[in-house]
Amino acid sequence: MEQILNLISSQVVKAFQENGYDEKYGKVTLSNRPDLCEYQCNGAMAAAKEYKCAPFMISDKVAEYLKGNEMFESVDSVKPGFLNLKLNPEYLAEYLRQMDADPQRLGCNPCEHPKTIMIDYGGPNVAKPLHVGHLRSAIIGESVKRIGKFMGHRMIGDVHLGDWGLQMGLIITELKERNPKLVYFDESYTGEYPKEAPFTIGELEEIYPTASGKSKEDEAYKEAAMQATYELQHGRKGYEALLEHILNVSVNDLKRNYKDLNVSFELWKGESDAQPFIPDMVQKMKDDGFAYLSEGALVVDVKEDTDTKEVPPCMILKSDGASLYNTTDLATIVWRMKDYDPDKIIYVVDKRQELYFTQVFRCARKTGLVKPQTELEFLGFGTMNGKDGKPFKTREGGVMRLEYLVSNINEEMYQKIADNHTVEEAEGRQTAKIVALSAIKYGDLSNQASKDYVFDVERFTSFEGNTGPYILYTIVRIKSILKKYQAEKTLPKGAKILAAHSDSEKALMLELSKFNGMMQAAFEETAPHKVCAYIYDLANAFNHFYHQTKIMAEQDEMVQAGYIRLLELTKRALEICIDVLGFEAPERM
RNA sequence: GCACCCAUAGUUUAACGGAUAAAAUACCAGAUUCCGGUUCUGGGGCUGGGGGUUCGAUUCCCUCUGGGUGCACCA
Repeated sequence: MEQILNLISSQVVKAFQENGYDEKYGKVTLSNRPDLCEYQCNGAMAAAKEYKCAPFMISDKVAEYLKGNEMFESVDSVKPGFLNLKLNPEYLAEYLRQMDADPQRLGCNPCEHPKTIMIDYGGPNVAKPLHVGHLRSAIIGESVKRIGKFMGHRMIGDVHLGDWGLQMGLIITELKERNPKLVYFDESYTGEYPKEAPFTIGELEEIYPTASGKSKEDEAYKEAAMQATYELQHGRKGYEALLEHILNVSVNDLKRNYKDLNVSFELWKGESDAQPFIPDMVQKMKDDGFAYLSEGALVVDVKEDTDTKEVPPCMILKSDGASLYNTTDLATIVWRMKDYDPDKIIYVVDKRQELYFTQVFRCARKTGLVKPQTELEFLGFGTMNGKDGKPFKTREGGVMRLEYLVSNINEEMYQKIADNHTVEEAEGRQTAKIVALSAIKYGDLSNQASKDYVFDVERFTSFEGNTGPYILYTIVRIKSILKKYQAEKTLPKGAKILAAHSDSEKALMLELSKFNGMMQAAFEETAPHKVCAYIYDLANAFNHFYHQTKIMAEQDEMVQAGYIRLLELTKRALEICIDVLGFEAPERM
């Protein structure tokens, strides 16, 4: 379905043209003065200069032309030269009926040319628990992915594990220290390695920090870890088997954690998967004359004439010849292009890495790792701060494990629900979990991703105000009304959404009609916060309508049925939106 | 030192270059309380300061102040 804004615009554009004005002045926008009108066009003021006449002369003529157009209830030309428009309620109702006929998409057309878009988010390290720093990437990335999917694109989420480098050597070294008799350390061993990992996730999470601590104090220990890293990277069988165990154990745990967040990835690739592509890539960069030695390191210049800031060269290899983060990220682009040839890759990463990614992107483009038309997008997010405005920490000042954060909020939400009314413990827990997730995600996503934001548990978990729970509450309330209606009667034949009977009903309908435009904007601007803003307005419009309308007491059967259809449509819109945001509504709460 | 980002009610956040800058929350005053958050009304803002572009600026440009961040062998 065409966006309602475009339908309106096309009429106004036509009116401008028919009166001899350029079509560019006919652009219609949403009114920012809802007390005066629903849609507006400010083109007359801009056109005044070109046509050398007072703006209202133009708006008057256009308004006169549009009088009688069945799309509008009223068309007013106001003071300096505003064109104020109100939609015909019947026209609006017909638009909603078309949305209603398409319950999966509500008239939001899938894009005509689907793209393959890879999205790199998550970025956890193996053998280390997720902490709050991983939260934003997971939440934002998942939502961006779902929005893209809804718009019809092929979205491929890649977790991009941190599974390469010294950390692996450290773990291996510590394991050897504790249990040198394991077959993995016997270089003469040629048999099959055990399927069972010689450690649990709990042990792994303890081994890594221990080893990391030791290496900082003990030079010999560090040497050993580096040696182990080297051997691992050069194909020592026992170590490779260990790496596989570490990965398996870790990934299983990560999957469980992400599942609790309603986050999933199509690909569980890691930095290690990129390593095989490094030698050829580096060689080619050298052969093509892009890479050269600078201060001993191999680099590619990426500065451009238009730069206002200094962009240092992109380092490909360290002066000791070893690879680094850049190398891995570039090689990752290599396999992504080879395996998926994406039209676009989006990186959902802490915004502090912006300069770094600028270098990587430019380097990839310059050296031909990607096609000229392949888009590389950096979606940098801000820091999640505590109420004091400083980065979120535990009371002791350490990094908080994500699991703890989530279970704390689950608990808080459970208390809130249990206080409100009596529920079975099991059901209450389940509901609390669902609602708590909405609190966390909505609290995050309602902010612009690039900005820092304050994680305020009190506010986010409130059932009032601009929060996830409030949205869920509204959905649950609609469900409850629908159930009540269905318990009493069935929808009569020919039931359909009717022209609005009241201002609040029309306001709700107008809000619903914005659905497809909103979703498209959210996708194009990779802006989940627009979805949040929309459902908040929609929920408010519904609650306002609900409060002013006695639905169950309505005498006219068809009017009542129209209300029910409107409620169903509202419910669908809200449900689709929270789904793309990455959470869901319970049956009751 | 060089550069980038941010600055909006007490607080947390919105606003394709457009009218009287919008919500939430907190607070104060009043009314209402019949289907699951009671609801409604009213009160409070020189968009950090100063310039400029424009018919018109929170938005674009310059500058100052204040905060954050980044500046090759960490990821």
